[in-house]
Amino acid sequence: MPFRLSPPAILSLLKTCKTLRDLNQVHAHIIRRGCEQDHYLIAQFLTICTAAQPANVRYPTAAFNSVISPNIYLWNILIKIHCENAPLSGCFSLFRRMRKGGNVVPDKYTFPSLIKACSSVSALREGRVVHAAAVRCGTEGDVFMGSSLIDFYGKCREIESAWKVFDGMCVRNEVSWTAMMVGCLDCGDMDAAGKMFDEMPKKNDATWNAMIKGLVKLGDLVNARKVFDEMPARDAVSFTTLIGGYAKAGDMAAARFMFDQMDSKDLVSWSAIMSGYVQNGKPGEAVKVFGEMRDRNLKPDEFILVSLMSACAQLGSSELARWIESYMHEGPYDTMRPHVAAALVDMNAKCGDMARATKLFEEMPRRDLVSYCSMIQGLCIHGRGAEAVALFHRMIYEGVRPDDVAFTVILTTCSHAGLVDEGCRVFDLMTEKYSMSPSPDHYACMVNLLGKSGRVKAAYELIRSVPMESHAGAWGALLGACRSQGDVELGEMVAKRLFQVEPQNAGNYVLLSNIYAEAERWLNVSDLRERMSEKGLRKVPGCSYLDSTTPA
DNA sequence: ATAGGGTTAG
Repeated sequence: MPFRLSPPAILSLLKTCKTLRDLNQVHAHIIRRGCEQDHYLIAQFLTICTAAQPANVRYPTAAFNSVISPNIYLWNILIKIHCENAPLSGCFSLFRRMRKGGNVVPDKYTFPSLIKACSSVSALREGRVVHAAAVRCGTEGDVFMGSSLIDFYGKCREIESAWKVFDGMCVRNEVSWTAMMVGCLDCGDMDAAGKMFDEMPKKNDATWNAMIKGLVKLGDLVNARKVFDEMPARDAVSFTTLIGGYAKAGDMAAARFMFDQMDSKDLVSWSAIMSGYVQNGKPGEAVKVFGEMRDRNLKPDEFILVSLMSACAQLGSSELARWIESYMHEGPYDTMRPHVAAALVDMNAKCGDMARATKLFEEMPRRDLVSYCSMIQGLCIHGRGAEAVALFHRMIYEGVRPDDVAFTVILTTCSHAGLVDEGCRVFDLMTEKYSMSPSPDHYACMVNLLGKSGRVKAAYELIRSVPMESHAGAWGALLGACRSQGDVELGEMVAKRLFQVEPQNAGNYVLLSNIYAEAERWLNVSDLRERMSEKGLRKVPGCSYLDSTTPA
C-alpha cells in the first residue's frame, strides 16, 4: 500500500466497497493515515460495512472498539447495526455499556432502533424497559419515538398501551397515524382502523398500502380493490399486495391482470406472481414467468429462487433441478439459509434424487422443521417409511418441535407404509406430549391408517368422540375404508352421518353404492341411485392424472 | 444517523 490517502479520498474509496476484502483495504488506509479517531469517517465506515456484510456485526464492532471516546453519533450507529442484525441480548449489553462507561447521554436517535429490535421479536418486557429509559432521558416526546412505540405495542398486541402513546403525543405525523391504524387492523378491529383511515389529516403511500393489506388479510378483496382504485398514486407495493391477495384467493387470472398492468415491476412483484402460481399448483406458469424475468436481464433473488425450486419440485423435473442448482452455485446465493436449504432438499427429494437431498440435509449447519419435513416426505415418496419414522424421532431428539404440518406428514407416511403401531404412537405423542388437538387431516390420516389394516371399528371409535361437523374429511376416509374392507353395517352408519354433513357431496353416495354393490345388495344400490337423482346429484366424472395436466 | 407499507420452504 504505497499511498497515504487523504480522508476525503478514503471516503470516496469507501463508497465503492463491495466485499470484505475491499473493506479491509480501506480500513488499512484509515489506520495508516491515522484516521481511526475520525468520528465522521468511522461512522461512514460502519454504515458501509453493514450494507456490504449485513450479518457480520463483529467487524463494525471491532472498528468501533478502536475508537477511544466515541460520540453519541457513533454509539447510535453501532446500536442500530446490532438491533438489525444481532440477538436482542447483544443490543442490550451494548446499550448498558454505553450508559455505564460511554460518557455520553442517549438521545432521541438511540431508542427507536432498540424499540424496533424488541418489536421484531415481540419482547414486551424488554420494550417496556426501553420505553421507561426513554422517558427518563426526556426523549419520549419525539415523533420517531412515539411512532416506534405505537408500532411496538401494536405488534405485541398491547393495543391499549399503543393508544396511550398515540393519545399522549403532542406532535403526530403520517407514520404515527399509520402505525396506530395497523395496530387496529392487527387486532381485527376494522371499524377503528377505518375510522383512523378516514380521520387522519394526511396519508401517504404506506398508509394506503397498509389499508389494502388489512382488507386483503380479511379476505375482503372487493374493498381492497376499491381502496386501491381510490389511491392517488399506486406504487409497486400496492400492486404486489393486491396480487398476493388474489393469489391466496386462487384467482390467478386477476393476479396476472394486475401484474401485467404494472409499469415498473420490482423483484418483489415478480416473486409474488411466481409464488402465486406455485401456491395454486401451476408450476409451469411459474417457470414461464421466471423465463420472462431472465429475458429482461433481471437478477433473481433468493425469494424468487425458492419459488422456482418449489415449482420445480411440483414438476418433478430433475433436469430443471440440476439447472437451478448450478445456476445458484454460480451466483451470489447463500444455499445455507433455512428457506433456501429447505427448498433445495424438497426439490431434490421430489425430483427423485434422494441421495442429493440427504447430502444437502446432513450438510446443513442446523436442520430446521421444514427441512426435516421435506426429508421425511421424500423418504415416504420413495417407499422408505421406516427410515422416515426414524428421522421423525431424530428430529424430536435434536430438539425441533413438530407442528401440525409435521404430524400430518409423518401420519401420512405411516398410513402410506402401513406402519400402524408407529402411526398410533405418533398420534399419542401429538395429543399427549404436545397436547395438540388433531385437525380433520390428522383424523383422516389415522382413519386411513387403521382402515388399511382392517381396523375400521377402531377408526370409528376414534372419530366418534369428536364433533363431526368439522371432520367431514375423516368420515369420508372412514367410508372409503369401509368400502375396501367390505363393512356394510358400519358403512351405512358412516354414510348416514355424511349425508347430513355434506349433502352435496356425490362421492359419499357413490362410495356407499359401491359398498352395496360389492355385497351384491342390488336393491339398496338402486334405492340409493334414486335418492341421488332426487337431490339432483351427479357424480363428477373422474379423470386420470395425465388427462388433468391438459385441462379442457 | 432514528419510526410505518409488499415477496420465500414442508
